[in-house]
Amino acid sequence: MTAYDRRRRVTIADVAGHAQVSTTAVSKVLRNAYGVSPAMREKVQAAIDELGYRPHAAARAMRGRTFTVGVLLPHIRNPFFADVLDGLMDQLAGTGYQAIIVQGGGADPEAERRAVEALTDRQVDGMLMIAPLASKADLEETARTTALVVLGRHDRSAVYDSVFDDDETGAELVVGHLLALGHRRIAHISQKDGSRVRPAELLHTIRARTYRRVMEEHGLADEVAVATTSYTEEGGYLGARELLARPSRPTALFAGADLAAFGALAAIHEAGLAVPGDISLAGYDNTRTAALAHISLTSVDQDGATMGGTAGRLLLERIGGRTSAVRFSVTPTLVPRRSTGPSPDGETRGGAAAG
Amino acid sequence: MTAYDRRRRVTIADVAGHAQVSTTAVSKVLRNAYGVSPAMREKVQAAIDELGYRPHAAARAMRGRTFTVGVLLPHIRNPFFADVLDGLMDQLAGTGYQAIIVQGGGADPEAERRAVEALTDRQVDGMLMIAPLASKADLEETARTTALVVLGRHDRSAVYDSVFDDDETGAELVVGHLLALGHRRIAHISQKDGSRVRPAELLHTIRARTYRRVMEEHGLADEVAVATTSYTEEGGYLGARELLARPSRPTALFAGADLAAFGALAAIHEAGLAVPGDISLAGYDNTRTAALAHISLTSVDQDGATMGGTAGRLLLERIGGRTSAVRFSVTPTLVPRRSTGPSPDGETRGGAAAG
DNA sequence: AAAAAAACGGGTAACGTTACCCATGCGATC
DNA sequence: GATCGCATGGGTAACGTTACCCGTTTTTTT
Repeated sequence: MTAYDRRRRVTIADVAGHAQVSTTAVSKVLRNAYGVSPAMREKVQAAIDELGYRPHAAARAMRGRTFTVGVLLPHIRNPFFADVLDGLMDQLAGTGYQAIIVQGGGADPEAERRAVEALTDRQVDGMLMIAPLASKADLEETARTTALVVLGRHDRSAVYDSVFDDDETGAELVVGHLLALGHRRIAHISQKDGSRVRPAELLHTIRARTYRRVMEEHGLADEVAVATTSYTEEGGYLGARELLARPSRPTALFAGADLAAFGALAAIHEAGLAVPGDISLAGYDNTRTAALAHISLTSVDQDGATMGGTAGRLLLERIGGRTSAVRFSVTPTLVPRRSTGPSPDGETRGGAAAG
Repeated sequence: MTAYDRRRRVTIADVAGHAQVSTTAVSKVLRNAYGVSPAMREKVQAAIDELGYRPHAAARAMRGRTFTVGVLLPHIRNPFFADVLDGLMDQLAGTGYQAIIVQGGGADPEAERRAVEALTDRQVDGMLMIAPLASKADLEETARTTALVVLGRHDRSAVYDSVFDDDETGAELVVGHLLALGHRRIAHISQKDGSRVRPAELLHTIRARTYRRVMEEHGLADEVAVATTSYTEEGGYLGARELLARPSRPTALFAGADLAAFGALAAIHEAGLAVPGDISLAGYDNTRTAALAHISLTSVDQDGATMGGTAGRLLLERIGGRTSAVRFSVTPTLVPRRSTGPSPDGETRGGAAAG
């Protein structure tokens, strides 16, 4: 059917023929297996180099290892994931493992399931799932057949590792910062996920829950306002529009992710409001864009590179045979910038603002 | 060695047993092959559903198709690639093809080669390579064994398809816009790639070459100033620092990519200069960040989603058997925003500015 | 009514690799 | 000097799927 020439590939048999040895011997050399003399190793290696042989990953998958780790990403647009991936790649460099990435379709659990299946079907040796929406039971099912590390969830599982930042602390830092600036009407932009099961370990759930708790602890239960859209630019834009249209307009917005904060920025600007004069804005992830002087967005840093690197290390350990479960948590820090400032309400409590 | 249970997988033989037919029959149903009755199809499909069978991609790879397309991305950080990928995913949805992404290590051709090999080793049915650095000969070698579409290069090859925007027009639009605003000392930030061969079809080469040409056409050969760093935030920052430090400071900066423009923005701010008062800044790609009110970066839109979608369509066609080569080009448009304004030099020609 | 053609179902040999075995030869041990 | 053990190399059966056959039945054509 295809016009492509798949036969040209050099196989282990070609190498064996060229080196005048058995295919078994070549396989042993490739795997550093026991029972090959230095002379044999050298001879085979020479043939491999000469013929430019590369192992056929699919054929390997039929028997043993693929030397591949799969990464599930909700969407590549979020730059925080780029930090994570940088950390992972660094960790994988020189190990012989290759990372392949699949995109899980944002907030759609069905698309995510398909993406995970694709990874399973390709027999990856291990998986790193970033902020997955699947239920814990689903994850454990996956972990039964594949080494699994989950990043961005606080799960406590016996069969897979978790890497996350302390989202509770992160959210406390933001809300506390805004409260200290005199804000009372603080609103939050969160993410809606299509999962029917709503795992309390999802990071956006924790950020929203913590926001609510801190507000209540400060007697501001009545001021709680959450727009549940998504951690994207569009989501932030829509969420901010919704919140700004409220009769009692918030003086501060805590977006659960920088990306959403950027969208909110557009909505705020469109409404003719000034940041932080009329409204303070804070995000989460401390992306590079947040650091730009013209944006100068207050955010929470969670060191994605370290998280990604750790996840990679844990994954390799797990592929190597570790069966005990590890939970690794990083403590986030607040990075205050110019997008947050004193509340325009000053000490004045309550009072409805313009619509 | 591994503690993971790979045997649990449902195979075609299980389905055949359950449906009381041969494995051949099941395979035929799966492939929609000729010679299966409606009754047979129904019976087999029922068994497939009941057992939750999924084809084993690696086993398929040994014989025929993997229903996988590989995407080579220089780096996932660049949001323009997210647009491209969105277009590709839309095109692939419902076709049964899965996209797997590998990251090619930015400007390092060696890392890129490894990433492409990883895709080849995994027997993808087709590849989309985004802005690859490899030589045309290398690409054609790859195209010999795999359906190939290259995005972001102007290559004229007989064995693979090219999708690109007219970078010459794009660069002309930017430089023309800046010239019309009275700028004379216009500098450019380009990308250095590690390739020894320097294919004239690389997009950053074209943008830089066109910048130079237009400058010369306007008698500004002496004002040509190019910093060759990279299309990243760091690259833009370093490039802008270098250019701003010149004895005759430019009044306008044309960054070859938005990402680099953001870095340049930081450098400009650090130097205590105002945009566009002291210096105008333009990018390329029209990313969402560029559209943010606080950034408002003049840029060039090249509709990444359309490019990605087209690339996907061409790839599917090619996998389907097309052997003729297609070149698809989109015409970019200028999106003027507030980051560009009249030259502070006014009509005054020449004259060195402060250091 | 006979012959030809089409439709349908199944057997089987690959695809490239690895893991388990076994065979050989050699030095060390008693 | 016979036996043992170990180092070394190779034979071979999978792994799950598909493509090429071939045999049988059913339909169409003459």
